[in-house]
Amino acid sequence: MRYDKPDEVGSSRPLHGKIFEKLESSILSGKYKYGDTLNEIKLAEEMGVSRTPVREALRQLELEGLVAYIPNKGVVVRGLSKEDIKDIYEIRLVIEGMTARRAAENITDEELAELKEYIELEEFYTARDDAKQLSRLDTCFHETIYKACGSRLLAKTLKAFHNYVKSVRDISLSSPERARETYLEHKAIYEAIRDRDRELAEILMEQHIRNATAFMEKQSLAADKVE
Amino acid sequence: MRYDKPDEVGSSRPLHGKIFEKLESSILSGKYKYGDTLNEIKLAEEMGVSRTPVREALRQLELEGLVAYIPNKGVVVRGLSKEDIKDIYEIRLVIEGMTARRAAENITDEELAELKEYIELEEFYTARDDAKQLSRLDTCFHETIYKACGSRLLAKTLKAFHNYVKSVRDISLSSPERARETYLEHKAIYEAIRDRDRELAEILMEQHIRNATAFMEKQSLAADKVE
DNA sequence: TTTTTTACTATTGTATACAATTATACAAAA
DNA sequence: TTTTGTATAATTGTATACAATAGTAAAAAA
Repeated sequence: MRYDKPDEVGSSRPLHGKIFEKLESSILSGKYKYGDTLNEIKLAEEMGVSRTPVREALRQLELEGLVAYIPNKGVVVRGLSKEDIKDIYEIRLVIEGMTARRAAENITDEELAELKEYIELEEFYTARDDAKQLSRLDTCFHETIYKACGSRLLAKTLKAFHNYVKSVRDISLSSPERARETYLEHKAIYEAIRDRDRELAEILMEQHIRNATAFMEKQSLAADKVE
Repeated sequence: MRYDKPDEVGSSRPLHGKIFEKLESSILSGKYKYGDTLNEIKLAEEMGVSRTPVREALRQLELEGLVAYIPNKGVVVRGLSKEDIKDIYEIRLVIEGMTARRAAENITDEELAELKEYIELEEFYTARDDAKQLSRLDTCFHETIYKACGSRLLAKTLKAFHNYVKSVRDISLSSPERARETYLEHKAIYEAIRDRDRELAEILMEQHIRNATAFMEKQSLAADKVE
């Protein structure tokens, strides 16, 4: 299946890519917190590689703003604050609708078929309350629309943002209530895009982001109360 | 000293940063075009350094999407297409107004004083038709607003986009007509932010981007005719 | 005791050596 | 002539050695 990346055994893909993904997800998941210092040598030893690919990965994380190099001193984790997360939803609200509109214009039949499959699988896993699968499908669904919008930069930007909020998304989708809503919203967006209804696709996507934001903030407030 | 380049005494800033900026501007300015291949060894020799810092810079450019590594083969330039540039203006139109509105809420007195100085200098250099200074001030003006908006991610995203369109901006600002309009638009935006008028700041900024886009496309069409 | 100096350690910054892989050229066979 | 195989060269991928710098602690001077 397409969304199920086969991990390519024996792939000669450079190490730094894997290291980058690992470190990035460790930061985004909160394993490495704001202010933590990372040690190139330690990281290299832990992963059984040399400093070189670790540094390449760290330099990319530096460009992303997730870590900061302090010359001759060390690497410090910056990560994303709660304000950053809120900002991401605010930005997504404004540009993700645009992306859906453009996708409705430019999407190919293949991409449309992809979307359809994701929707069907979402229905299946929603019935099963399989939050992990739903998280993956959510990523697939949105990224397909990003691609279909025909703008490389929009796709790149939104893919990064979408990835940044993965943690809170996972929490949301672990709620059967929100998972079901998400499925219905995705389905409506898909149908609008399928019918080439640009206006509707845009409006529905904006509403989708708005709903996701509202649910996220509700949960965030609840979590704050627990603390 | 070990390295050929004595360069600015006291600047212990890592080399890869300078290399990154140099390569990035070479790509954005069109010196390196789409499809060109870059050779790590050649670049290192040209700059009088080893491959290591060159690779770190290239890995960051890779993350930015300006170059692509083909494993064991080479580095190929991707750069930005005309469509990319248009997309950037389309995205900026939607999020830069948001930034101005937020800046009107959050700006500090210091940042406000900065903006004021930029405006005054813009007036000065507009009268002198000094396009180079005006380009610099345009960057300062917008980046100060990005900072003042209080969102790290918004600032980072827009700073990158603003940098990406530097070439076409420079062309626009070399037109005395557009330079004068730009000054007036900037001034109005500054005053709205100074007066903490969020709505007006947002509207004026959106209009500013709209005008810049229109001028850019007019020039682009004219350039196409010449070809 | 307090301050200053010095030596040492730890960490990043850079260069270089070597490994792995790809592309190319050339020769040999069909 | 075309195809196939092999050797060679070129380039990236990774590891390691060494340089430079910042931080720390200890020692010396006040």
